[in-house]
Amino acid sequence: MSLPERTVERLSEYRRSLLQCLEEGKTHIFSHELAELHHNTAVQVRRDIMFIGYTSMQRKGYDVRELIDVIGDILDSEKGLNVAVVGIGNLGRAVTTYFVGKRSKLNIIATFDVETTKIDRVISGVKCYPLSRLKEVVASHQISIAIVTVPADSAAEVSSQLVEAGIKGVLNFTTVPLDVTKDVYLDEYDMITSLEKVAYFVKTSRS
Amino acid sequence: MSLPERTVERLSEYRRSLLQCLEEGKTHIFSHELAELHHNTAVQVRRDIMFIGYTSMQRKGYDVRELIDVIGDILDSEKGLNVAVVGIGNLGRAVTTYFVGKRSKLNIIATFDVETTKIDRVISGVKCYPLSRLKEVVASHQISIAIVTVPADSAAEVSSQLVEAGIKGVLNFTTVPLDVTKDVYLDEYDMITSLEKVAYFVKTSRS
DNA sequence: AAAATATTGTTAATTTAATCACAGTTTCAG
DNA sequence: CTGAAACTGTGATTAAATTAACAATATTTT
Ligand SMILES: NC(=O)c1ccc[n+]([C@@H]2O[C@H](COP(=O)([O-])OP(=O)(O)OC[C@H]3O[C@@H](n4cnc5c(N)ncnc54)[C@H](O)[C@@H]3O)[C@@H](O)[C@H]2O)c1
Ligand SMILES: NC(=O)c1ccc[n+]([C@@H]2O[C@H](COP(=O)([O-])OP(=O)(O)OC[C@H]3O[C@@H](n4cnc5c(N)ncnc54)[C@H](O)[C@@H]3O)[C@@H](O)[C@H]2O)c1
Repeated sequence: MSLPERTVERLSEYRRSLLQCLEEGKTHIFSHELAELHHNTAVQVRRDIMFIGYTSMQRKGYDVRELIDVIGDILDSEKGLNVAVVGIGNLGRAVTTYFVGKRSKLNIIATFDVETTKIDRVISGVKCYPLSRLKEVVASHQISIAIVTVPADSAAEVSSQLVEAGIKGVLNFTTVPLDVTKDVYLDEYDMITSLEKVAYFVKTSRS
Repeated sequence: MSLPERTVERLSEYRRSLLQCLEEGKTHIFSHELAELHHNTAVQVRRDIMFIGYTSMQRKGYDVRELIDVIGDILDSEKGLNVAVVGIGNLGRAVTTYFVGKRSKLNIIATFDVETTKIDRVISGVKCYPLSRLKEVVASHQISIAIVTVPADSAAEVSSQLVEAGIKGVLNFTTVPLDVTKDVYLDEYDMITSLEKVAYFVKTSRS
């Protein structure tokens, strides 16, 4: 019933490029053009689009606006989903600032921290609550997704509180793998790993 | 000659857990323990370790310290590699602060920006240079890796300047896919995509 | 010291993802 | 109107990654 993870990722990426095209006044795009933008192949693009059941006007390429809408039908929730950022340090602030106001079905509507100096502060219009109020605020604001940017040694504890509070999706930027119940979708991004990977391939290409 | 990307990633992640184990005084670890920490299987762990040609003392698990060293031999460059952060806005500052001082073979030794107010500022001991001096500084400091955190609309331009300057690895945090020559290793991380993916799977698990 | 147990290393099987190859359209040039 | 060119959509194929299965080995138990 649900699409392969990699396809979901690529669709999200395609959409961003398509929105860019729209701004530039481009109304149609060929599979090989999208492919080139995204470092993959025309077949891959067509296959991804096939997955979502969209078919283009033959020979003219894909209608940019239509494709954006179709991807939206797949990826977005009709009413949008509410998101919280947990841990308002350097990264948490950057993320919050960045996401707020992005046209999107994902609304950051609360942040959480434990440090008293941060509580009640407003970042880009979003208020910071004490972590102790997590469950209550998640429920009252119908928050379903959490972005975790707390220090590594608080991560496990925070993670279980999130599950407890009824969060359904977690994006973890901490460098420790979290543990959630399996009704919660977890995506982990580890920046150190990315950088070490780049370093590895730089190293091996040298020799 | 070089390992699969996913294996490299996992090795980097294993190492982090292993360092943690060491701190906790744990000297040996079983494949299934590592697997559990990293949401994968014991076979997967053993296979990854097989790739790097390490074999444990049978029946006792892997020697934590040895395994850390062996992973280091694979991932790290003997002398370390120098890294620059390009674009010292919210994200660039967070990343710089975070990485500096991490014991590691990856040293952030310069940052770059175009805004005059940021130039010559020092963040966590790292100086900010004007982008116009990129080529010169990259050469003089032997910088081989760049982390890109400039605004989306400058990304393409900056990317070609990086290639021109002789950078060999790029970690792109921008939401536009970059284009580099194929002697340059490129890793792109798109935070919006991650979040949209989480949202998609939250949505589909609902229905 | 034999049997039972726990764990690794690896071959083989399976699953998943990507690519090839090509028929089917539409457009265009002559 | 005909044939060549340019794309798409997809069945078939190949490649890559993961998982299953199990022999080999060390340890513990009896
Ligand atoms: N800064 C980066 O660029 C970067 C890069 C990679 C990974 N990370 C990871 O992101 C996390 C945060 O990094 P940072 O640089 O923003 O750190 P930071 O110290 O600046 O921020 C951490 C914030 O979390 C708050 N906090 C602590 N315990 C908490 C709890 N139990 N509940 C809620 N909030 C709590 C702190 O008060 C602080 O505001 C770390 O785990 C780090 O490993 C950061
Ligand atoms: N902040 C986040 O959490 C976040 C999340 C996802 C993606 N990103 C991406 O990261 C990038 C930066 O985000 P940010 O929030 O830090 O933005 P920002 O505006 O705070 O910072 C951008 C910095 O880049 C500098 N800059 C502009 N043009 C430059 C150039 N040509 N060369 C060098 N420096 C230049 C600016 O002076 C500024 O200091 C954006 O592309 C954004 O899409 C950020």
